[in-house]
Amino acid sequence: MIRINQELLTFFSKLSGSSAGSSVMEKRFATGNNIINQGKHVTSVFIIKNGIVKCIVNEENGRDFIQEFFSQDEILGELEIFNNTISFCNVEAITEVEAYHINKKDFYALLENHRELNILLLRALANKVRDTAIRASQQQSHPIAYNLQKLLVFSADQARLFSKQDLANYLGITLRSLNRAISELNGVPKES
Amino acid sequence: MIRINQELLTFFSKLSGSSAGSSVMEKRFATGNNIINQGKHVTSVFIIKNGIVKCIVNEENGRDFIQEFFSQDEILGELEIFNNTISFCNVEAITEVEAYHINKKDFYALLENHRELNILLLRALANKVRDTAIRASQQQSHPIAYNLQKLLVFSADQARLFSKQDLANYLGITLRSLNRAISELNGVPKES
DNA sequence: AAATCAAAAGGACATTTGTCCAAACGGCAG
DNA sequence: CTGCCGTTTGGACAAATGTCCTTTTGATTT
Repeated sequence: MIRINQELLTFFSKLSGSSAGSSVMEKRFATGNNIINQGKHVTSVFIIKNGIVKCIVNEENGRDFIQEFFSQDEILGELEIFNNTISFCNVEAITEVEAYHINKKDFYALLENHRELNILLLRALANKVRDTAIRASQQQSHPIAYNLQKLLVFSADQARLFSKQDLANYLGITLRSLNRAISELNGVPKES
Repeated sequence: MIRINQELLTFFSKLSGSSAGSSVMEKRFATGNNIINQGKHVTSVFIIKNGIVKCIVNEENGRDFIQEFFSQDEILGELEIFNNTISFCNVEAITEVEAYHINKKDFYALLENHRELNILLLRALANKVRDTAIRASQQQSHPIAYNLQKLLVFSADQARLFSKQDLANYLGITLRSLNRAISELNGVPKES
């Protein structure tokens, strides 16, 4: 459920240590703070060094939907930079987060000067599309119990970091439904 | 609902006409034929010149979920090429389709030799992520009636091309539920 | 025109999920 | 220790959606 794949992080940390790395800056975010705000412009991309964030879409009807939990090596803000759009979600630090960030202009310069970065990003984006699409399909096509089990398997270790409300928002259901599904999973498997 | 954005198509059609274009081939698909098969390897990318396709995920429980309808200028197969994975969906021609296709090796060569192609693809992918994510969020967070209205607005002109089953599969609901939602939209707005 | 077939529409009932609350629990400030 | 507040849990009922079928419609063939 949380992708891990060191290649982007490796690229930027090497760069950061080199003479060409002046454009790569670092920043910390405390638990609960927003890294990106829905509806606002995004002026730089972020690469998470460590920590966990959640990407939350706030719908007009008041519901929050969690797109993904992101962690180490994940890139943020690139969608908005590439298409020059405002952000469609909030990105909030669940734990303390350390991240590299590079402003738009410098980021484009890096793309010009580092061939390999283009491929790394193409791969990262292709992966995001795939994961997002697969999840959408599964969540739409299966009952809550099924989706919940999948989620619990993948988030077993981080589970304590997520509130029940977060899990419900990730599954696109209400807290009540989540609780019902959990108790059916454990206790009474729904009397036939 | 169907992205249109000429830049990729323009790039490949120019290339196709030039001396460097030997790697760009063309192919036609009749209505109902598959361009890409779920679970199979993908050996080339496709760029649609014209026609409409649907991208369908077949879930293990027998349900079909339509990820997107693709049309002119859309690229297919790039996710699988970049991450070397099998396809997670079927891509089927809804109308007759004409497409360029480029095999994996040649595609990577084009990326090497045409700087601007990298950016075009990064933009295209960023767009796909964004659209996919936004749709997932909306469909999960709103009732059928709301999603149906949005869909009807965007597909007003192509509507006749889509069967009711297609629309239901796009919305991730059953045909019965779609019919109910449609008749409530028109006729009786659900007695209070 | 009659027969045939697939797509579309909808009735009746079951199941799932949401809404609205109230009760229990757990950490923490005073 | 006590009170407070946010999180978690779950009851009771309402609304939405799915399942299973039958009927209707419309195009096509014979």
